[in-house]
Amino acid sequence: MTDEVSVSERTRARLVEAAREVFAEHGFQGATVREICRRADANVAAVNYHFGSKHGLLSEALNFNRLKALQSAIEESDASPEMRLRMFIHDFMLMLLDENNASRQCQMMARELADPTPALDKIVIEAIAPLHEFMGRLVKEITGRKMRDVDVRRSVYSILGQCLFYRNSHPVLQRLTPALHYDRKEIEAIARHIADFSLFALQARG
Amino acid sequence: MTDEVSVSERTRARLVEAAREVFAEHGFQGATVREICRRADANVAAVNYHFGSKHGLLSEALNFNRLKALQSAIEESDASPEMRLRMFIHDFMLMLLDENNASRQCQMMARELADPTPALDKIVIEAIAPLHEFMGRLVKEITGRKMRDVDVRRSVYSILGQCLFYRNSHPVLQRLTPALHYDRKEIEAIARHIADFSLFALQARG
DNA sequence: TTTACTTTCAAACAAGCGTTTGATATCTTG
DNA sequence: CAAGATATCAAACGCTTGTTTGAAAGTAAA
Repeated sequence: MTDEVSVSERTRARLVEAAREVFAEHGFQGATVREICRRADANVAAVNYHFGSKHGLLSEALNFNRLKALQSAIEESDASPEMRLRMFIHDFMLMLLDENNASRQCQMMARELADPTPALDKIVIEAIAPLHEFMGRLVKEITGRKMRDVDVRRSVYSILGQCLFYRNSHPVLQRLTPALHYDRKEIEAIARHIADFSLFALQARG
Repeated sequence: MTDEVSVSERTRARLVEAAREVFAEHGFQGATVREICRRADANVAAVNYHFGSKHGLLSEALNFNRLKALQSAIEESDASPEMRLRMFIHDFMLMLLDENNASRQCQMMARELADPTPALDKIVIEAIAPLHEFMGRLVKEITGRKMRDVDVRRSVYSILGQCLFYRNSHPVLQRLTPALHYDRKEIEAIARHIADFSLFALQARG
């Protein structure tokens, strides 16, 4: 008995990792248990043995640590609110678009948003609601004036909408501009554009 | 023989209409032929008899007339470019969000964007590419200065991203603010916000 | 090694999918 | 009306899906 993990635990881990890949690529409905098991080099029955069901695996694969970490790192920063918004958009876009990213949670989440499964409630409560509140505080700090709640909310939607567009509409953008490729430089240019666009809009309102 | 349509043509029409509903609600993959036929009060075999396949029905159900009409109506207007952008966003949001809307084409398109089917190429060429070009011209008119193509494109993405967010993330927004309901007044308020936000951003850049 | 328990595996299951079939009903037309 | 073309129907087909099964293999402690 060493400090190494058992072979069973390694199977579990491979399944979760493969699940994140496949769910991120095809969404929950489009992903198949067989494909996940194939990538994890496991038997078809493994998912039901270890996680009870496909939904159980989804639930396990969802993990918001990176998103929470991003959020609290920025919240503890003493940069100006404008700079903090820039940092958030930058890091958020990297999580959303970078294909070599080890953490596909954001990509999975983005797919979930359109096609709700029972897991969506968990996502909203644990990750999305706190995220919106965090961004709402940022927006209020930036405009620096009294805003109606509904206007704060819609401004947050405007920022998030711009970010998510590049992921949700990726198949379309690929066809519109075939040369498009989300390497780090491109992602950072996109993030800069969204931050500029949003800050102009927020500050001009004063 | 009267000027009335034959019973067969009426079946076809009912199938197309039901297909638009179901495709808009569940996307192509999530929609089932049986559900479409049930709503159209037709036999399961009807889809394959009249359209060859589920894909054939999707192709038939796609229709960009309303989107094109909106576009050319605005293009022929002599209002200021700012006003034309407001008009476009207003009409576009009504098409996207109004649940009693007879034309679900935009809603179907919005769903297609994330989960491409072979029909996506047709959508992009016939509807989306012209739409982006139209909006690109509008953006250039509004800023009134020389812009790099990539900046024009990203500004268009910023505007469309805000619009599509309300549709793509509707299940999430519903959970975040349960009172949310897209009646005409709410849609117009949203359109006004997006137009304000975008115009501030475009004009401040000068 | 033996015993008890856990994990893997090939195979099968039931349900749902898009599609096909061949008979039946309904139109259209001479 | 009668004949031929067209449209509808219940039923089934072949396939894929998530899940279950019972035997085989692996693991751990006495």
